[in-house]
Amino acid sequence: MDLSQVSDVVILRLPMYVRALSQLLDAGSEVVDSKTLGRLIRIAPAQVRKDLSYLGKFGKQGQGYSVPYLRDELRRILGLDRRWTACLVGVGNLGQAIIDYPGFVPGGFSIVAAFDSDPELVGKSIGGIPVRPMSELDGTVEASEITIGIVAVPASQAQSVIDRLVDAGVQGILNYAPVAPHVPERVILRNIDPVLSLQSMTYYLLQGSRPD
Amino acid sequence: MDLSQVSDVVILRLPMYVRALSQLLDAGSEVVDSKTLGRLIRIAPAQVRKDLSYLGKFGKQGQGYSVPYLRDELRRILGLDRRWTACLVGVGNLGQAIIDYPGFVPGGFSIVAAFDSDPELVGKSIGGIPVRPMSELDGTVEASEITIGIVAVPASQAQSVIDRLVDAGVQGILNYAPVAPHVPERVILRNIDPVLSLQSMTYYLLQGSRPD
DNA sequence: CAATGTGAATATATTCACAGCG
DNA sequence: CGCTGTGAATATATTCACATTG
Repeated sequence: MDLSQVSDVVILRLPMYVRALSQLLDAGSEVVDSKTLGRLIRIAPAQVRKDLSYLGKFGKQGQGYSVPYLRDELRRILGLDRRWTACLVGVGNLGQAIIDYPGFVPGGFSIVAAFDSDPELVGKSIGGIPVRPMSELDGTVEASEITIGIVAVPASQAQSVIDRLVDAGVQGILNYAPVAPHVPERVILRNIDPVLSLQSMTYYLLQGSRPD
Repeated sequence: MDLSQVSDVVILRLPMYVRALSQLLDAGSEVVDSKTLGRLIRIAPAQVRKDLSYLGKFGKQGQGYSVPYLRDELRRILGLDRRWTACLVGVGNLGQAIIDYPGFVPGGFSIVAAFDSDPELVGKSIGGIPVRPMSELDGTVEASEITIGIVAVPASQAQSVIDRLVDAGVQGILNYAPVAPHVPERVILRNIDPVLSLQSMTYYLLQGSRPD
């Protein structure tokens, strides 16, 4: 099975399958069919089967998919059977909420270092993680083998912080700043931008009241 | 120009254009061409022109687009020339960071009420907004004409909170909980899910080290 | 003559529909 | 039988390429 050709939209959906399968597992289900799995994440059954077919043959005709088996396979394919280490840059309100967010650890991610340029914050400890000065970024990324940089700084600083993380060697960036940053081809970028989400939502909210 | 047929992907991109145009305006640019605008948000020039062509004819051949004019038109189309009121449910770490996040207000959104089920939090004031008990949700949404509900509660409570917001009359939900909630057709849902973003990122991070 | 606006061409994505297997 | 796995059909999205126009 040639994974390198699987398209991006499919890969983006895989974590949703993993999450749904984990739920099913917790609920004690042994098998699941594409209809049920699809309903959990609001994806058509044919789409579920097609997505999975790009990765292998995981099901049994007439029965469905083994919940624990399919979950493990998808987790392995996504690399979620390892632990990934990340650092956080920007320990303001948002950054503190990110450190304290309980969802990353079960998801497979550990934030092992935090950096901020504010001397008031440096030296403090947030959620058990010491806040280091920006000057220690490069050394720490290398020493702790950090592969992911999480960026929670103001828009104006985001690009330079991202450049710095990339230079230090991270392979992925999770960017919370409201900018469209540039990264080299080899670096994977994900943006978290609730304002953009809301600003497209309003278009549809208007429909209800827009004079046609 | 029939806006009701414009596809979702196009609408999702419009706020990015608005943001880029606002930057250009701040920088003093009067006109912009599709190449420059596209470069700012990493979209191909032909895509920029095609997207805009679904909404009208905003440019001048040989010149480009008037920055202030195009920005205003897009803002109007998205409904960003009005102010939208939202309420927040769940005033934990994440909720507090959301209230304090300075990006919503310039984006066109005001959080005018906050709710939590924790009696310790109720009555306190976070970022100038009093935290109310859940029992006041329905009445406040109606009285303050709140159209958007922002959900920052644990996964286990998300669906019931969302049901409650929908029943109270909100038309849009911005969901930060790691679940795929069900909402009626008429309600617009946007999910903010950084863990899913990271979990698809790892697939690509693995590529560098995956034995082919 | 430089850049838009847009049909036509291409590429991606989703859905259908059914053969084939457990 | 009931479901998967999958080609074929359809629907969406992007890109090309150029006629058009200020």
